[in-house]
Amino acid sequence: MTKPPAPVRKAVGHAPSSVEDVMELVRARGGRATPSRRVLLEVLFEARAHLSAEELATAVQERAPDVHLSTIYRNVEDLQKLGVVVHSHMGHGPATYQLTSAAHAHFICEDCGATLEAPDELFADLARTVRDTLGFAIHPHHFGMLGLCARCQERSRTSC
Amino acid sequence: MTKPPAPVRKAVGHAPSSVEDVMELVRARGGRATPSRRVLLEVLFEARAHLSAEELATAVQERAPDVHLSTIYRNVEDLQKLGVVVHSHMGHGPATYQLTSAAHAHFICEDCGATLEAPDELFADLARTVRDTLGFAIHPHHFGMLGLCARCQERSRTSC
DNA sequence: ACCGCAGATGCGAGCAGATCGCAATAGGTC
DNA sequence: GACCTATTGCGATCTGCTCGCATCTGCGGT
Repeated sequence: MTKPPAPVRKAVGHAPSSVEDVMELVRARGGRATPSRRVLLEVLFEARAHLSAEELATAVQERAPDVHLSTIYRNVEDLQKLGVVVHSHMGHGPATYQLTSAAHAHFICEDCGATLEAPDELFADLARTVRDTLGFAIHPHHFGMLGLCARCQERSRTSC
Repeated sequence: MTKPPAPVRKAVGHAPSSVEDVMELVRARGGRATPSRRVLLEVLFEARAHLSAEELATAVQERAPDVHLSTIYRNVEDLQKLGVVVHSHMGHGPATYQLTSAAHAHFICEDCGATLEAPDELFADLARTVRDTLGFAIHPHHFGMLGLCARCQERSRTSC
């Protein structure tokens, strides 16, 4: 393990940009830099798609076969407390986890399950209105918004 | 059971306005007018709040003690297929069921669980934009939108 | 280099919410 | 009234997730 001496960066804030940054943050909060944690973070940093806990476990186990699913759950929870990770609920089915820096809102088709990624600006007007009228601060990432994708709207129109 | 002769109304459409209307619709689709179904509908028509399956079961069992939870699940599912009932997911926790005519969107506080009811107009702009840009038809009732209520925003501000 | 302790882990049990299989029951049409 | 099939009660099962506990290990102190 020839590892560069990891220059002391402080004030990483809430957007650590590498696995080692996060490990440093973990240690700064009294946590420990364990292999499972490191591998989990590697998977999260490399992830292209939205991964459920089960999928994360499978990916992690390719590199560290003994990591248990419950360890994944405990680690993503810890990382959420550090602000490094967030989870989203994509309709029915398991939650998915991603780096906070990669988070965004989703539209999910009730019929075919397709997910569309949504730029946050889409929600800006709604967020402002809701804040002004109800005092409520929406978190559009947390739960995907359901509905019907174009294809399934078409299909349900023609099949009736 | 002295029951009025139930004047034949047809074309009830998707907004039946009484228990007997719905029972008629059920029969028209080959279903049967069972006591559990009737009591469940009574509960739904009288409901002021959002009721989970468990809560529906408890309420139904006050009038018909032997109705099983799984019967509630099966009946709400059937009634959803008829378009009479819809369910909503209010953050974590069980789904809630209500008459389609009483459905609306929700904002749910992640901290305290408070739910705010939202007029559909709030989503009109978003719905139009999403339809025009992504071809996606949002169903804002299906999943509540999470965030922080005014009180909990205040509390998290002062406690830091 | 070693100790010691608190944090982390593996593993299985347990939990909540929801669904399913099956035998028994009961609407409602004839 | 008989028959067919929808519906029901009941428990088993499933999924997604959390927890308890004995064991292990990172890492700060010496």
